[in-house]
Amino acid sequence: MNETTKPPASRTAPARKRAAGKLAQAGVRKSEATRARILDAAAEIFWKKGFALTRLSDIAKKAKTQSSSIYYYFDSREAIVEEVLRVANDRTAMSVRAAVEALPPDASPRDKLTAAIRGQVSSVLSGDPYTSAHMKIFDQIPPKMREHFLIVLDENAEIWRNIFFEARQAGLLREDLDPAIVRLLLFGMMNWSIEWYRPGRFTPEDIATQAATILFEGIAKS
Amino acid sequence: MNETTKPPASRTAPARKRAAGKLAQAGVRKSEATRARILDAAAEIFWKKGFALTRLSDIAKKAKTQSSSIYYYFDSREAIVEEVLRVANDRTAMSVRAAVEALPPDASPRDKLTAAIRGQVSSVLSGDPYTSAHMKIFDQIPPKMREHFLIVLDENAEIWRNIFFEARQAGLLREDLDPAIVRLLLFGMMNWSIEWYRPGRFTPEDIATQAATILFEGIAKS
DNA sequence: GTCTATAGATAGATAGAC
DNA sequence: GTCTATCTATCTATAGAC
Repeated sequence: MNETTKPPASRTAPARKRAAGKLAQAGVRKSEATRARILDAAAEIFWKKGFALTRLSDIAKKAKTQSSSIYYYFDSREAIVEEVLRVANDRTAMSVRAAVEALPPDASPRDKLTAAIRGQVSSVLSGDPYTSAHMKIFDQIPPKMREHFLIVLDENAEIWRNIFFEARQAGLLREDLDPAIVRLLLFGMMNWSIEWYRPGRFTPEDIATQAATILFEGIAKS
Repeated sequence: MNETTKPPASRTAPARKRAAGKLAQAGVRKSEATRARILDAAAEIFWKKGFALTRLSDIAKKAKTQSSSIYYYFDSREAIVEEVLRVANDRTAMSVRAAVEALPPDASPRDKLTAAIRGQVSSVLSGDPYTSAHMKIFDQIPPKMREHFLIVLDENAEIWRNIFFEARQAGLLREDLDPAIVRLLLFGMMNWSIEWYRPGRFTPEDIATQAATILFEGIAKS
């Protein structure tokens, strides 16, 4: 369903190796489709019920297969979560990057930061099961896995650090504010929005706009 | 250990009714102490491991008792979580209220809002096992329970709504911002801070100050 | 690739002695 | 109030037929 859902090089499910060895054209396609169905189902259920309350049987049911069949595609329950998070990270990072790169090359730091906020918020509030699941389950996963994805997240935060650095160089950032703290508080505004946002009077774009307004100018009338 | 840890009227553990009937003075005291130990232990483990990964045996071990003994004090694992969240809500609400009420009666809306932010952030980042557990496990609990506590949270948010209303009346709030959205984005800055904050270069007060600065004036040099 | 059957492990909860 | 023993349910994961 998306190039980011293809199996990582590290996959070790024995049956998968067999299928790859055969290279049966139609078989590979069906296999990939089933695998994608399982992953999509997993993302949705992780989103709705959280990590620990999600049963393989729930996933199997939604993917129209059996719990035991899942093991043909994934080594374990944790391997599924890992892939869901990997896809989610890719999508969010791509959404932010795309928003920034769509700007003209001479865009100001403020334009870039605004675009990045729009990219992040629209990813968080898109209703995409992968990114939604990511927000929901990130601090429910085993510590080992969280550490791994904190590194991935930190790599993806590079773009944010660069934008803040540029903003500071351009004199956009007050001296009494710490760029790292500001960035994390901004992440709080954006990421926590999934806890309360419901489609209705406001769109994700509205939320992004209000967050950007607060970030740059604050709530006070000037 | 705290008046907010006393049993709610709705408790139904049969053994507790018996003990209350006897009114054995020393017994009640020992009983309360053990109950508090269990609750404290639960809060800490819920904080560190999350809702679903916390075992009754973990709690029992930390509280120096047995899993089965816990059932003398609580009807179920969920009853323990419920009480931990109840205490956490009380403490945070009290922290915010206390900060605001410590101000002189003629304090400005901005002073009040700043004080409320300080109260909330200091509660979230205090390291208190109850409030920390609350932030960690709130979206890991069964939906029924979450709905219940969303109502409690909303009642506690009354003070915030009042402060924002006053601020708007006083002309402190830009017309192009929605007060409810602003309040929720502010909650994001404050509540999400537990995801990244570690004691070190900055104190919770520093974080609150930076959040308040952003909220009122934004990051841009004026 | 999918299905049935089941192993293996764990944890919440209860019974009842003391 | 606490302890030992145990029931019962549930879930991940594997084995092996088809």
